[in-house]
Amino acid sequence: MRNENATIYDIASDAGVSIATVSRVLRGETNVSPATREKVQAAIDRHNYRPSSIARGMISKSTHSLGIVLPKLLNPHYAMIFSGAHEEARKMGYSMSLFPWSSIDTRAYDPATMLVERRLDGVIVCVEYLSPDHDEQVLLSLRELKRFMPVVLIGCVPPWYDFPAVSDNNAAMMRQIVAYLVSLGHEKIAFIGGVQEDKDPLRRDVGYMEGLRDARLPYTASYRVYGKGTATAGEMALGNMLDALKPEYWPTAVIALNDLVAMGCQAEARRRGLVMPDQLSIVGCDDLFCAPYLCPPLTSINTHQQRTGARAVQLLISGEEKKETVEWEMIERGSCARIK
Amino acid sequence: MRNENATIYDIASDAGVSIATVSRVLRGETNVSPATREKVQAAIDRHNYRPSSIARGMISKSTHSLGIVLPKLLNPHYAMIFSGAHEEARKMGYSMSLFPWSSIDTRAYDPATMLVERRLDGVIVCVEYLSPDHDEQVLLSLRELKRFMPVVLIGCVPPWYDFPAVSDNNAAMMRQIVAYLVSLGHEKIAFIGGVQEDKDPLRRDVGYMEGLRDARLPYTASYRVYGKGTATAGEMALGNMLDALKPEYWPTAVIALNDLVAMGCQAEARRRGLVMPDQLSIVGCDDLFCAPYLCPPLTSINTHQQRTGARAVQLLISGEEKKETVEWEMIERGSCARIK
DNA sequence: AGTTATAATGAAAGCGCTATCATAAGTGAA
DNA sequence: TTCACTTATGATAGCGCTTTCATTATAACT
Repeated sequence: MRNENATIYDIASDAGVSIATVSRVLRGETNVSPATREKVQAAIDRHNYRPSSIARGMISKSTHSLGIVLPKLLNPHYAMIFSGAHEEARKMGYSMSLFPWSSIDTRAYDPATMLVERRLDGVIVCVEYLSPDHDEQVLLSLRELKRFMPVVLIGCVPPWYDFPAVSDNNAAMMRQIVAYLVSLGHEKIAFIGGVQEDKDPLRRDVGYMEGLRDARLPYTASYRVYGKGTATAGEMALGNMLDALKPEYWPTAVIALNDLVAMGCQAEARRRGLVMPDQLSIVGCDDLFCAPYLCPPLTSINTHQQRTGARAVQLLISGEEKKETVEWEMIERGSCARIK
Repeated sequence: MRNENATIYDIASDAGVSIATVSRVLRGETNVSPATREKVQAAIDRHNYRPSSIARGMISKSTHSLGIVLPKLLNPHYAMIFSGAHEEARKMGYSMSLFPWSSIDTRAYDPATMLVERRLDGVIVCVEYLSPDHDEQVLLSLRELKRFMPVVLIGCVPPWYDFPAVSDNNAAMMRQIVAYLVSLGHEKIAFIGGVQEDKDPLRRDVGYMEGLRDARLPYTASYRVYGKGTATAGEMALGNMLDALKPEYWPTAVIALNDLVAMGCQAEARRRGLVMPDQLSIVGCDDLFCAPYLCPPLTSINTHQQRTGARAVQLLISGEEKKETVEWEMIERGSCARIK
């Protein structure tokens, strides 16, 4: 029933030529007589023959397949990156396999073993900061991985990571958002970030601080809180912030680390009966597909994540060892109101 | 700089043994003397050696990698399936690559070539009905693909598809929703489906019709409309339906094909100033992560898509040739109101 | 006709492993 | 001491391709 895959020998003997000739036809070499070519092609068609990329890979030392490592496919942010990367890879003739984050950061079984054993031609790693320990571990694993195959990073990559990378210009994005909110008359602007990290100057909270400075607004410690970057974390973070402040000090605008956090903030604000956007403006980041369907529709930053993924694949394949940032675009939707 | 991958010969000569012995150590065979084993292991560690799964695959005829074909990773529905499938595959020691839908339904370049050339151990295909022509084409391609490797389908698989498959029990789900809405007093219940298809008795619109019959409600043709299954399509579908009806005939409840469509319906209803859920109840399906954050929070059906993906992998690996349906669960969230 | 360049093909090595078979060394019973 | 039997190891043949090199057959020159 199943087609026991034909081999080049089957084709050769069927066509009455040597395997070398079949190979020439397969690879489109020109020095084959038309008559022979035709015979061989006929045999190929008859058997539905497809050369094994496995066997080819043994010789060429290239599997024409890439890997992508990311924390969580269910987060649409990563799905978008994957989607863009995958499409670009396909265009370049590569396939792409997904690997769980644990293939990098676990010492339980030698990290990266899965990736290395499969002899991928390269791997894209979406990094995520979780803790100083974790960060150190990840950097070690990445360095080790890099000894085996090209690695390109995506995400918030600190300057001291010696890897080619494609990142968002986080600081600039945040500064733009702060400026935008200031232009609407906001002065009490809060920031709900992800895991706190203090050394990396490229992170979003740094941009938030810079934005405040640009606008000569005072920095209020209780306006800057951290969470895990999820919707639930956003709810809790905003809840705790408001609980800790007298209502007259409540921020009039919240900048959320990403749209998930923003969604959580909306939920929490609604629970407290705050009218949005009048009593609370919220800005997200990532521009998830659901942003236009939230209440109010969420103003967000389109970070062109598919383009990010695609660009990472280009760097990976070309071997360029550089760090790049991608353009972004603020999408106004109405979750921010002018302060009267 | 880069580690030119060590081979089994490097290890053998470094450890002063034959490659056969190294291979025995690698595969954990017992008939190796402890002293030798130790020597070999030391050499392996010294070189950071990882056996090539490519070379292994040449012999074992198994790549230990699976494929998944789906229309659109950006649709969280498919991301959830992929996520579940991927995790299960990893547990079983397989890697998983994503392939675009075009690898199945294009005749431009021989379909499935990418899949076959890579000698995958099996592939999961998420099918989507688009048109009769497309459907026929897909079935042909799938049959051809099956000659080369095990195939398991996910999605709305018609009875005449002779493939192992994991599907939702669409009809039963829809009947449950209709019954639920009826129990809230609704009588004018609309259904916004995906692409219309008339032969397959397992589709959601059939369940909707059955649900009406269960409740002895009349079927109103203008309450059943079709679209493309996206949020935008949902907006348009509901808009057209309401435009075509006098307000006194407007449905009091809408069953959406999925949460995306439901999101679109909410947007359209809001645009028309309909108060939800009082003037319009909406039920979705798929229970996307954003469902709880919509306004009102969307009542939906959790179709356990990760479990679906995982189960498909199990069927693929075990080779069981059966069709299965997965359990589901209605999640009430408040987008449906009782009719006074 | 004789020599040389050119085109078309085949034979065979090798990619990095596994698996089979052969060989060598060690053990205990007759 | 010899024989059968186990245990540890090596030599080697593939797996399905690509690639190099050698070998023809054919055309193009003196």
